[in-house]
Amino acid sequence: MPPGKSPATISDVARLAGVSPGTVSKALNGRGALSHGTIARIQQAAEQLGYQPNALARGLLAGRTFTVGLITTDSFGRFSIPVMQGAEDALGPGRISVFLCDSRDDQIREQHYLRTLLERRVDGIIVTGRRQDPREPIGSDIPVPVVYAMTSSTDPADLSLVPDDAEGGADAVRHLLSTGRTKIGHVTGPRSFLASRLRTQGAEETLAAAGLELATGGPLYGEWTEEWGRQATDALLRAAPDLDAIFCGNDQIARGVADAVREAGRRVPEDIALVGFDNWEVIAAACRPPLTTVDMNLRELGRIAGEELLAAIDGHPSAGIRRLPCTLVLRESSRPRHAART
Amino acid sequence: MPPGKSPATISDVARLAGVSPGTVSKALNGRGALSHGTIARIQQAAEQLGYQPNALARGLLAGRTFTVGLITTDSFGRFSIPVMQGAEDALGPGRISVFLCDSRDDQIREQHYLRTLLERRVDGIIVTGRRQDPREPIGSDIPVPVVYAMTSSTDPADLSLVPDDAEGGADAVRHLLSTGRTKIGHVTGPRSFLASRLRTQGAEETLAAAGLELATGGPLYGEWTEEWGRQATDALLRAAPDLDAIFCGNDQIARGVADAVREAGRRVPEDIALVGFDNWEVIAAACRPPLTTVDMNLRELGRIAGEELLAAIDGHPSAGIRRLPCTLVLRESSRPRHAART
DNA sequence: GCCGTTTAGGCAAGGCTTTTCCAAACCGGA
DNA sequence: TCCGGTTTGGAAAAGCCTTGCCTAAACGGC
Repeated sequence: MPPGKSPATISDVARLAGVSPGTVSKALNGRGALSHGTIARIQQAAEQLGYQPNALARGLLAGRTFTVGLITTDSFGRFSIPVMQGAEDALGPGRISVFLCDSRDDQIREQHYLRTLLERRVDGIIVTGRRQDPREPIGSDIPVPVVYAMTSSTDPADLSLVPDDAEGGADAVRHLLSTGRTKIGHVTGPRSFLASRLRTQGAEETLAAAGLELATGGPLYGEWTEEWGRQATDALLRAAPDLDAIFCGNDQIARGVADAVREAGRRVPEDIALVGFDNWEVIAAACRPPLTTVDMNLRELGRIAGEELLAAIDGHPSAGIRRLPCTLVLRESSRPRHAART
Repeated sequence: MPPGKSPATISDVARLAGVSPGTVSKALNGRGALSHGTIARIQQAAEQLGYQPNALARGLLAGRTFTVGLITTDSFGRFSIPVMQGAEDALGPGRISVFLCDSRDDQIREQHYLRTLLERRVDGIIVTGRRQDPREPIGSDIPVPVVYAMTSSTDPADLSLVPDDAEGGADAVRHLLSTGRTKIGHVTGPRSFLASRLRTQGAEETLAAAGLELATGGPLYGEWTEEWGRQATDALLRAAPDLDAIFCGNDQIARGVADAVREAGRRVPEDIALVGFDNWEVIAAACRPPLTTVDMNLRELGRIAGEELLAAIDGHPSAGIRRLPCTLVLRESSRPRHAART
């Protein structure tokens, strides 16, 4: 079909096959009772014309569009992309397409997209972001289900899915303890992030349960950057020369720490073990040595968001904040002392 | 409007305002001649019911949906995201929404998405990818315009937009020459990538024009990784001890090179200047020192793709492969010798 | 050969909006 | 009072698909 010509309609197919439009619909959708020959004739006609049913007309009639909207404040960054892919994993098999909107953290854009999505009669909406700190709901009285993923709504009647950062922090520290480390420092991002505070909390509680505390008595809050990781390392090594492990709030910090530790003449992991957070492949794998880190399983989180949205669309909504488990990914940077190199 | 209730229709508004549906349509769209009072009454009724016109019905009638599809093979990675944002920049003001499809480099998925998009009667399609090597067109006889961005179609009748990698490579080398470097090495990714070959070609031609050639007589092809950058540096320093600059095929390689150069006891940029490619912020800015690199202006590329698509939708299609200029981003790693530190 | 039953396929409504064409009402002027 | 010209709003069709209902034909059995 050359551009310019409008696509074939069901009537075109009907005419070519010598039947009525209704019959074509039945043949192509397997409804009603039609003779074998007629079905074949119709299928062939449809094929010949390259007929594809108009989803607009279909949606108009069915009252649903098999489309969901995904609004992200993260500009499709490192966090929202896996969430999106997970959502697609859940929705794709049900033949549901995802409409993507990048609000770029702008209220106006967000409201504009919300309106656009509702005008297009999406069956549901997923809202995702870069941080899990609670945010205002995108709107009130929205006529379709909404699920928040990797961000959370201040309205407890909404369903929000977030990683269990506290448990992730606890996992990291438990792992370090299990490799025999006890003098553990903690360098992380801004205190203003709920995620930093939760990770720190999980780490401190785990240490406390073992009768220990953070090497410097508390976390070093700073930026999510390598630069901060390097700076913090200098401070940490000065304050606690007998340090034997550092738990970092994200992988970038950890990488900075790794470089600074090495350049200070200490070995990772022999002298100081390192654990990061995020499992950002490009950072964690390129780190020297490769970084043990906590994976937030964002794709799985997105998948569950998709499934929950489907359930809500089918009339089984959930509510509240659900914290999904993180997974520790073991690499070289926290290898137990004296363990054989693989 | 509580979930479950279906959204208000134009008839609901008409009933509430005591007029006919057609009149409501005119009032809300500013068509026809209506009395001031009627318009106000209708607007108030629409407001009260939270009425939003059904885009499906609208599209059905208009033959246009004000929607375009974007198919990416890149899983929304580093390359396709800026392209997407640029496309949105161009399309958003025209009230056009973008349907996003991630084919994950899988033929089956791609065809599935293509069908879905055409069923939904998008007005046009943008195809984007991770590398510019030519690929088969996504389909033949597609009834809507298609633009390829950051990838190219083997069909010369299609419009493909790609960065001008050769010119980017030339820019990098010209810059190094302008800072007085003459013994320039080149470490890059796999030879199988058209992008590597073009960047190399641009670099070599520029050197040749100055009566020079690459330090080792040719490029070192390898992987797009830091690890390869480090390895290649060792080889390069051994083969050409008097090296005074290295042009790298991407930022990851450059970062590996930077680390290896420093650890070999040479200074960047004093002894050896470095230029990367891609301007991948998280790598280039975290590099020590921060990396001078070639930016492919992908967002601009996406914007132009959006504009070209609009033009094609309006009946003014273009064709052929268009190479868009890259921009050199100056940072510390190629500071001229003896220049004052800023 | 006739009647009841099954089968195959047509008809038309419904879903929502826009737009064209018309009709009614109203005004002023003759 | 009647007529032409405006103004204002209504009626209906179009755009495409699905589905319930209905009819006509075919078929089987007696």
